Amino acid sequence: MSQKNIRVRFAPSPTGPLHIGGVRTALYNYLFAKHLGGKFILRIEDTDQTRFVPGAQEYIVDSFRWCGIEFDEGVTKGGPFGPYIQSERQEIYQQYSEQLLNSGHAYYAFDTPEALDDLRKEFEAEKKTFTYNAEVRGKLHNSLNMSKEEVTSLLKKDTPYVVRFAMPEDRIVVMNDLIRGQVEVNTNVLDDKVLFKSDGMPTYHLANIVDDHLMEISHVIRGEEWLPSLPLHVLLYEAFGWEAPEFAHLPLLLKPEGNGKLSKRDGDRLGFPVFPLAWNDPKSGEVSRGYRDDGYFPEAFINMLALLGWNPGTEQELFSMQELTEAFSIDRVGKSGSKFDPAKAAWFNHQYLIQKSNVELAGLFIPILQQKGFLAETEFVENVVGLVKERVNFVSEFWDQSNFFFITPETFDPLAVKKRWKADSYQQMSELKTMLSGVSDFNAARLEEVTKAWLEEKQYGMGAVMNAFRLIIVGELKGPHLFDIIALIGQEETLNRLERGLHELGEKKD
RNA sequence: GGUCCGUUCGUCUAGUCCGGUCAGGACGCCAGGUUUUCAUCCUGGUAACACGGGUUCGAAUCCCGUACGGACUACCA
Repeated sequence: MSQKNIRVRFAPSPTGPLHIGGVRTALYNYLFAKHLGGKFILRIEDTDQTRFVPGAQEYIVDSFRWCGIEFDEGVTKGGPFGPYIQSERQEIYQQYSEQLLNSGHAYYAFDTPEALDDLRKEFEAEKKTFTYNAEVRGKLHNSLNMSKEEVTSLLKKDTPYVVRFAMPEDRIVVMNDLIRGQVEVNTNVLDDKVLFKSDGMPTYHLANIVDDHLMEISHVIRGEEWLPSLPLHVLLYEAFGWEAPEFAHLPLLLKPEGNGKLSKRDGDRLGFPVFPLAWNDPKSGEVSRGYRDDGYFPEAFINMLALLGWNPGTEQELFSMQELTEAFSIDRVGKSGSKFDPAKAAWFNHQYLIQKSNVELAGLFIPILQQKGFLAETEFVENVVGLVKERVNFVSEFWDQSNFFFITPETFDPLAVKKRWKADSYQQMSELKTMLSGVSDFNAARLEEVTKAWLEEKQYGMGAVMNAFRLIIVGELKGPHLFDIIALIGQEETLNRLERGLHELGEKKD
């Protein structure tokens, strides 16, 4: 069985930072291609010059690099089908626009934007919707209603014009979507879309079809917002006499509360990022947070995104990129939109964090410590993260869980004091201090052994002693195994903290 | 308004094509256990087929309708 080459593309507009919905679309394209041994192309669709944002393209490229989504061809890689930036392909679109004009599938329209606006308002006043279609095109200012001479004369005078698609009448367009199945639309509800703008640039529709054809794209996997334009696109392929690629329209990512498309606002309000990387808007100066900057691991981010709308049909939830490419299949993509859940995203990060080596985690934690003014030894930090990594979701939470390894507690949690600093605590801690000062081999196992023996001998309650001890060492009733803590901070610091605790907490009478 | 798409626990979802298990898993939440504390971990629990008809011995699954939600409806993508 001969199969055509699998080639897919992700084609963002450089109008700002990439939304996580866009990252997911790119991810599914990537996984689809890699699963089938195909190629993945990055194309930049910058045909709207008014919306161009400096830095957006670089942002997009950086985001994918961080995520581990790699392109085979495209704007940074080059390739045999370039250029991959649409603004550099202007003459190509011009040429194909003319082809459509010549074949009668398109026509020149000289209506000014103002004239069309007025018409829209008029229609609206009568509670109707203005559509530039077969019904009205005969009465408007376009080449369909003029002689050849009139048209050439207008063109010669540089009259602004657009090229519109002549939408056929009374046709049922039957389309197939890999996710939704067969979809039918009557062309009478469609309009004569602009294909080529008066500024000399094509619209998305023309550029997209031309490029997908020329770049030999086999599958178009894009967001659901494009489903309404699918009939136009199918008709365009037909008008050119080209074989259309296969289409798959992905469901949207929804906001966590209520309904609607996930937006930056939701992220700000609910406290999670909607962009992969932090973004500094060059115009407004506004800064948006990003997953990378919020401490997500790229593996966790990708894993979380992959499972939002797709599932393997098994109970596996943790996937490396490699495992994802092996398991991915477009027909296991769901039809309905997914609400993004920040809590589950954090859980994914936790899963990846606990899998990481102490060496790697220490490498991430040390800069944070340095920022706080602590210059701890690498080995010490490695031991610390090893003890606390089970209890955090993010590297940024390490400090809260481990500050007592680096600083002697200044204060003692009043509630804990009330609960655990009893009448005989002072006496017991004094004796413990004496006992510990005599221990020569200060390691966790040995300390546990001698302390338990001492407890036994003195007939002191384990709970009472250990809690008071923890209160003195940590400042509150939290943290890892206490003997691990004191072994790490060392004998001198342990005795020092006992001394200090005894002094601060004093004897309690009750 | 019109067109198209969608609808299973609070959330992500399995199951739907090829009707027939107490509708399964995960996150969250709750309870219990383990632990010197907290967390981890273990055990258990909570909780859903949008609604109404129809077809059928039997419907989450097939058909029709309704409701609700979403996308689109620019010389933006």
